Amino acid sequence: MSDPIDRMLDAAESGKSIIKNREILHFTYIPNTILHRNSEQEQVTQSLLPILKQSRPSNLLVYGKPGTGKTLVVKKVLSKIQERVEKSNFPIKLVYSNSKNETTLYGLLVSLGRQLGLNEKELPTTGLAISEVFKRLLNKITNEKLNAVFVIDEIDYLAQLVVKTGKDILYQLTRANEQLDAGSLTMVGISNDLTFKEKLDPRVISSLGEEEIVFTNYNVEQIKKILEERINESFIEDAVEEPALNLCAALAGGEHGDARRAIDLLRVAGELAERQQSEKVNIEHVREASQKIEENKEEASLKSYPLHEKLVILSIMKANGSSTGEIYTQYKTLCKTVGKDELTQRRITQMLSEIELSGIISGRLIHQGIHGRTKKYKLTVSSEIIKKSFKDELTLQDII
DNA sequence: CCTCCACAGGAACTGATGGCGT
DNA sequence: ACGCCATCAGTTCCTGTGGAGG
Repeated sequence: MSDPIDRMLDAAESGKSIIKNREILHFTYIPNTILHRNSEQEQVTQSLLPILKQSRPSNLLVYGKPGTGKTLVVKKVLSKIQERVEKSNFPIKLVYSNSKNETTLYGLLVSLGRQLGLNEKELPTTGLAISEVFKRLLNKITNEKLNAVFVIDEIDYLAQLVVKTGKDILYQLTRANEQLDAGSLTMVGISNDLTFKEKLDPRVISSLGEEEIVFTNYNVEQIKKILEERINESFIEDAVEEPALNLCAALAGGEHGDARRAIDLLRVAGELAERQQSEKVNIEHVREASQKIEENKEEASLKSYPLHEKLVILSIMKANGSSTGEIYTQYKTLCKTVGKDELTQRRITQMLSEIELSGIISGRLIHQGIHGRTKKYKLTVSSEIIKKSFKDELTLQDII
């Protein structure tokens, strides 16, 4: 009966919210106790222990699927170590970097350098040879007698970059200690890919894999525990219905045991419930949240594509379930109507496989005998979402 | 049983960009 | 002012291939 706007304003004013602490509902929040990960915490601590004694600790390799708490554990252990060390006034420098955020080898090294305290002048973002950047990093460590710990997340990604450029930075990093007159350098590699080691240079494995820790996947039961604990701290009492909790755990845990997804799901469901003035988070909210997360992801990645990729996606949409050749001709006509130069077929094939990787389209190789070999692509998202995501693009407006 | 289609997808290269050291 | 270095989007050239149709 009351106006919905009024109701929302009232609620906001009264300040009542079923979520009392949002921060806890982000996966990056580090809880006091990391459930089910005690032995892993001990192992990590064990291998990094020598830092405290000012001797060089072992390099460390941490494996585990996404959402198994690898990064959380490593970060927690390191921050504890740092706490201790700060009191003793012994220079230790923690450096965390995610290879996926840095698209290039150069970028990664620069990001490491920045955290070591090198500024723009000492370490420019471009223009230098990689070996030069590397030298400056080592100099910094030597000059200030730092005990640096490089945490490199998604190191498998970095390994790919290294292969591509032919620079064996990983090897140099793991062996950097031999070149250092003062200070030390410890590497902690974190990888999602359990088979990643096989792709590495054996010399790197021998020095990086001095210690190895594998994080197993969570099962649904464990995820439920994790969620319960976070709910206790972040929601007001009894705000999350039991079935909703179960569904969260099941949706995220069923396949990969991904706690990160579970927590995201819970947060979004909570926000939805809150927005709807509901006093409890129920099963519907979770379903809705799951769908919303999915759609947001799709829309965001659609929007982020450059023009030609968008044209390709539209071509697929216009000729759904078609072969590369058909997509390409469609693409060419689209290019003509918007007045852009068309790219080569080779480039389009490449774009198609890149787009396929993101999951927006799916492709299937088909052998048609005398009619050759082709790959048929079709959309995995609805064309509405595509239209919606592309509608602000001026050049595309008339073809949609 | 062989042929030959219609592409897949690797490799090497180009040209532009941007910024370094000397 | 000059050469150098890394990176990116794109091009050129290439070799490879499962099976329908002869």
